[in-house]
Amino acid sequence: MSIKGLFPIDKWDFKSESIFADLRPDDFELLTAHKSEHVYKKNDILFREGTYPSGIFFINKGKVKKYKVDKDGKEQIIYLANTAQLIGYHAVLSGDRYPDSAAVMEESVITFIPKEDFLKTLDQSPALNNRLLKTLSHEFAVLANSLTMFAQKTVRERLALQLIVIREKHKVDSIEGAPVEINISREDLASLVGTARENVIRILTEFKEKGILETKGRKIIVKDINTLIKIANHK
Amino acid sequence: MSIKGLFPIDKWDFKSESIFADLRPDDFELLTAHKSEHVYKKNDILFREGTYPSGIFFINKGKVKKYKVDKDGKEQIIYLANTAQLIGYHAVLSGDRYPDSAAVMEESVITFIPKEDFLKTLDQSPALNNRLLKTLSHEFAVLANSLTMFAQKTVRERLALQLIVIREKHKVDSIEGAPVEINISREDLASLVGTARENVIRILTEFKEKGILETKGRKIIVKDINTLIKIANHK
DNA sequence: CTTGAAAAGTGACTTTTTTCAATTCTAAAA
DNA sequence: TTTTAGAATTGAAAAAAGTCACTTTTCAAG
Repeated sequence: MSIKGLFPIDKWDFKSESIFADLRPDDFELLTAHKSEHVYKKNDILFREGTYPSGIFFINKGKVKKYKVDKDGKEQIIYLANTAQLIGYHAVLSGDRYPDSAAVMEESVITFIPKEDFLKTLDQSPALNNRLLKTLSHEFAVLANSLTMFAQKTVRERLALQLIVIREKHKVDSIEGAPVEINISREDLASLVGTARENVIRILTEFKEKGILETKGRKIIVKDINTLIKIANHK
Repeated sequence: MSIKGLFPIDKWDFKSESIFADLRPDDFELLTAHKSEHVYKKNDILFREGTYPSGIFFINKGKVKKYKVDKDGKEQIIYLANTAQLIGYHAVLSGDRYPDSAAVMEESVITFIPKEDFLKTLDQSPALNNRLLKTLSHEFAVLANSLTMFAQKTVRERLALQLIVIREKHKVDSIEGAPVEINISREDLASLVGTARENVIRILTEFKEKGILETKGRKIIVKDINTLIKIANHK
């Protein structure tokens, strides 16, 4: 296997950030009783919008996009999830179908936990309940923020903002000290920003000319984060 | 008092839709121990983005908008809440500040419940926990949908969609059989759709010319909901 | 009734974004 | 190394949305 620096389920971070932070050992035992681990290739689909969930997914190592597809097949990315994040639990909790799809953006190792185990653990663990309520409320606030951004910011501002956010996320998986290389297709970037691919390219070119960033093949390296922040906040 | 058709807290709907549906009588007792009821005038503010929450609000009768304000003072409405809905609980759950503000859109009767009572009830009621997790997950899906709409639909399509949604919400408070009168300022409508007031007015004029709707003073009456649906889905 | 302030509406113009039709580049397979 | 399909890029033109300055309407207080 070509993947280095795994985040194995047996060593999940029990510190504050994790959604399973307050889980007692026996609850954790119950939760992971029937876990299974898989290596997914780029573009593999974890789940599809409109289907019923069978469980939740934990990203041991990799990148996953959550997205919706409209009638014309145009894709809108809602969220980028990275190493050590949990996805697909909203639908399990709501008891409804998946509201969006999830696909792997690069080779990734992902642990699957059947929904029965997740729900059973939830039943016996008030700590997990509290943590989930907190997480969901927080996620809601973040999404409300995104909504405002989409409604009020120009494409240029949104792109600047997304570059900042993605760069921050990429930091988790990149080598300390080295410049952070943003590795994302122009198509996905456009889908995240909510515009056409051509538009993204034009603005990236402008940023390049201004020395804000450099490209190395398809990769983007931010050179001047401060100007990027200014652009994102302008207006 | 000029308000008719109240939805008093003592008669909260215990049926499936309510967030307090599964609450046992003694939990309900604890929850409402220190409730207080107020009549708010149009434009009164319930809470402001960035402040810490002191409790939750139940709309006995009326209309409330949740919104965010950007650096230029431009307002973005996130959600319209109506009679029998609960608002302001996200911040209480996340333990953080309010992510948005809430203001009353017309004279409204609202019950306030201190956060201590809400959290205490939450502690002793697994039913309320489950219900909230379900509600939050669902709300998340709805918001994700809004986000996609903002990212992919034109202003015209978004306006058509919002008119349909607002009309549906107004049904709750209007007389059975009578045509539903949508009562919202062009400014608020623009803020909801995420565009300039002038744009909204132009599109409304177009819809009027095509016989899709009529206006009665400031009120909007939808005449041809099917065409509106077609416009909202076009593309 | 008046009437004045706030809200709604109009028109001309600018800027932003989309669309379409090429062309060039890149990375992985042969 | 060569090949080649998919991705990235560019240019030009059209469409959508935003802005500004101004007029008209509405509604409620006097």
